[in-house]
Amino acid sequence: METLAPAEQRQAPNKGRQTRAAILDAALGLASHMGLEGLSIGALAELMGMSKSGVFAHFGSREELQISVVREYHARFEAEVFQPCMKEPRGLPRLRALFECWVHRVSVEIDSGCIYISGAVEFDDRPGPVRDALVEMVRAWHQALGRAIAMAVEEGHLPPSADPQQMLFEIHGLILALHHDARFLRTPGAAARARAGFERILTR
Amino acid sequence: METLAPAEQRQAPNKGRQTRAAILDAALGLASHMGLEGLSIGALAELMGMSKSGVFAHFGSREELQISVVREYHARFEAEVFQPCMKEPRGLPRLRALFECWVHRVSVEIDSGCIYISGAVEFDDRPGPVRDALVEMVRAWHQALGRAIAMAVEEGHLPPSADPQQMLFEIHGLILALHHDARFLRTPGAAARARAGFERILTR
DNA sequence: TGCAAAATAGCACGATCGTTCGATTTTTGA
DNA sequence: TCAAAAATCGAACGATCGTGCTATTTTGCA
Repeated sequence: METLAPAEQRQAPNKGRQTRAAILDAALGLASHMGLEGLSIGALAELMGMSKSGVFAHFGSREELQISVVREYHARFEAEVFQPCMKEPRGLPRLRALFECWVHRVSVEIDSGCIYISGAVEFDDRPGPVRDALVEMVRAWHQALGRAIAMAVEEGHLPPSADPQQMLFEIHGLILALHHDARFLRTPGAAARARAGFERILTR
Repeated sequence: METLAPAEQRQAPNKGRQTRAAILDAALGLASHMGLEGLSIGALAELMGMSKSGVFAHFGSREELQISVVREYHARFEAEVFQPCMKEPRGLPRLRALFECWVHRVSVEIDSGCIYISGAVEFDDRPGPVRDALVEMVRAWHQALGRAIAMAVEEGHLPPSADPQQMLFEIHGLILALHHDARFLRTPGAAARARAGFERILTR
């Protein structure tokens, strides 16, 4: 008789979905430390306190698990980096916010390595569905950034002579250098260097 | 009675050294495709046409093999990228040559991925001797580049206001973005973007 | 409350991993 | 040429990997 219950309680065949989500959450943490290739079902099962086959059944194959991790990372990246910045006014403010969120994600949340970056290196000459999924997600993020840059030109915040694709390339380079210096070399002040580079790209 | 014979013939306990060198050569090729973590003694043995234990005996442990690969890569990088550029006159010409060699190495020789870059991602949160060796080699290369930039300032080819460390950070970013776009996304024209970025860094 | 269905466990498999050890072959120096 | 030394092999080890089965337990709905 009751109408639709709140989403937390209305859970038809729910147990499966929520364990799968929990596994995926653990898998994300594991993959960000060990890489997508280092992600093993055995380690994941032990981390979850369940059997290997129990974990396995939720994905059907290791490859499918890896792809699910990539998709989940994409969803979180979109929700935690991209979406919040869309509230900023289009043009330079939004572009600045996107860069700042990105810097924060790469250098401050030092525990969780960026799966886009590690995945790109792991799968750069390893064809297959995992690589395809990664490329698709990274391309989507790059396109979103490219649109933000183009908008800044349209709004007159950047000169019409600006080349959005070139700027995107250079900004991406700053993030990669930040990731390298902060996570690998552990150089202090890498975030400040990335920000300085960003400002220099804007004021050409 | 004969004096010192030529190096090719004067070979005291030589067989060991030259097989070790051959193994290392194969290991470099394998590691540049599979990563340092993907490097396995079994695959290496099959590639060499010898037994696992035969290969193993030359290094004593997998970790020592990985470290040897890192050192060998460093030696080649120094011989093929760094040394040739030292013939260029100090200052801007030498810096340009270094960048150009680096770009060529990363984007044209597409078969052999850069072990510095893939290693940095693989070992950024995996402490141990392999990571230490990698950090040492990368730091040495960065210092060499930093000196080349500083020289360009001293020679008056760059304004005294130039910040060599900041420039190094940004140039490194260009190389990383090039590696990403050329090897992972397979975007055409990535090398041209890196060169354009380099010129923009010089003429600030 | 009971029954079908979904979720999970348990076990085994073949493969590969790094490593050890003793036997065997090859290289080296006197 | 011969014996010592170095290099290589072959087999085996325990561990871990992904995956396929069959029970068993848990869940969801009538």
